[in-house]
Amino acid sequence: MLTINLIREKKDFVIERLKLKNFNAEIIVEKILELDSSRREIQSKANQLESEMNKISKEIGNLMKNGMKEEAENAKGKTYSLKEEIKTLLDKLEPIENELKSEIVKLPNMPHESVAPGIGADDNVKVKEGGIIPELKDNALAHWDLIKKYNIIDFDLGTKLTGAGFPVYIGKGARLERSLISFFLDEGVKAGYTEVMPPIMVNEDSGFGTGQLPDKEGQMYHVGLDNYYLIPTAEVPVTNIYRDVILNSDDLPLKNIAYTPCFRREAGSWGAHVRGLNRLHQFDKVEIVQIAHPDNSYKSLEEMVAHVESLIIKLELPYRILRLCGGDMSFTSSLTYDFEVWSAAQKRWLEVSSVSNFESFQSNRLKCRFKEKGEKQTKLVHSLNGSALALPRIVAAILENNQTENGIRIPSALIPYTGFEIIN
RNA sequence: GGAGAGAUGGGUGAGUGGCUUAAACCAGCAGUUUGCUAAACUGCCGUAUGGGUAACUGUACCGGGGGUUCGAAUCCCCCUCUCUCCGCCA
Repeated sequence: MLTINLIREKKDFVIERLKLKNFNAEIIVEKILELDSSRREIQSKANQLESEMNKISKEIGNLMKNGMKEEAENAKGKTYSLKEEIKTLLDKLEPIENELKSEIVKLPNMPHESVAPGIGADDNVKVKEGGIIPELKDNALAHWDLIKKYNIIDFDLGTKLTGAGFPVYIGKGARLERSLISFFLDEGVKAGYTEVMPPIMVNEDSGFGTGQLPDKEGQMYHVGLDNYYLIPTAEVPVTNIYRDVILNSDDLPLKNIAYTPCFRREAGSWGAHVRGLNRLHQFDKVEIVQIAHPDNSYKSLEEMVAHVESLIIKLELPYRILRLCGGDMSFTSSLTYDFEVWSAAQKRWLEVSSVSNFESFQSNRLKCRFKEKGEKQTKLVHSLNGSALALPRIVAAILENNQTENGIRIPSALIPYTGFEIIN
């Protein structure tokens, strides 16, 4: 959510920046400014009347105390019309405030100045490419065949237990999954992140705090009886730790890492390109979150990108890093780097991480602020997050890229965790 | 799930309709004085929002939402959460 002050003070700048996201903000911005000025006008009037009302009430109290009943009754008489006027104004104010809020949340975040123009994925800027793309034999199998061959992940069994997109990991498959989670968490802790293990269901306030609610309600599983939502990413509970909080500038940046299962309904996004592990309703992910000082948030972003890159290098996967163009960026992001790994048997890049700086867009919604040492004024923090990493596509790439005649080779960094060197 | 008791600022905690501009203490910040792992004293010490270049000032907020009243932290209704006891339970 952009701040109303910014829209008020730099209207043209906001409209100009949002064009980069192919978003025409002009009409909404005009409406916001109109609502904002009538809101302020009404509030100003109402506050004046309330002030008068408070004065009279206090007088009545004093008159009653001195036994001046008649004068008190007279004063009471004056309040009735005032009260009526105040009520009329406040009744007008409420819908204006609600509409103002619902208009502001329609505006996406402004892209950072380094963001390139573009419409979609084809316009993303390749920042870096690394690793070695393996040469597989002609009879190489895709991961959905490999998991059957070695009996390590069972989709049909998951369908029996729950439904499509809820796989069951078995034997070395389960161990590989657990190993990756531990590896990612350990690496994050080494890099200075504090591990947290949050609830995987959240309430409505948290859903609103990170922007899943009210708009993306259909993307989350809802536990109706208690009105909780299964989290689509650890970003939701972890970032909401800092909802309604005022931090000290000395404490920044705060760095958290969390493993959680993630639940996504993925309504309407199924198709041939999402076979196997490419898209699931439940999957495992380790997420990193930083709460940063506005002056340093892009330093934090670079640091997070370097961290994610180091994980992929340790897993010996061929990868590329993309800086998303305006048209491919999410609604909430100011700057996003996507990480993709090469899936040799599918012969395509798979997105395994998305690292973003949201600047103050999330923190404005969350009301996460900080104070500079010795200063009274509160300012919004910058929030950032990224996957480090999402497991299913990493598993898919390891299985496909590392297949040999003797079985699937485990990257050496993982062997201390798996306890085996090959899946056969 | 049943019964009872609660929810007040960063913390402890007073406040049962107007004397509250939310006391007092602790913590924190600034200063003065003494002089040295510190104490005493004085002042400051919430958030949001409106007006104002600013100093300053209006309004709202005592778990959340409604209501009664000229006036609500205080009375009434609904909700949430916490504690105690009982029940159930990994």
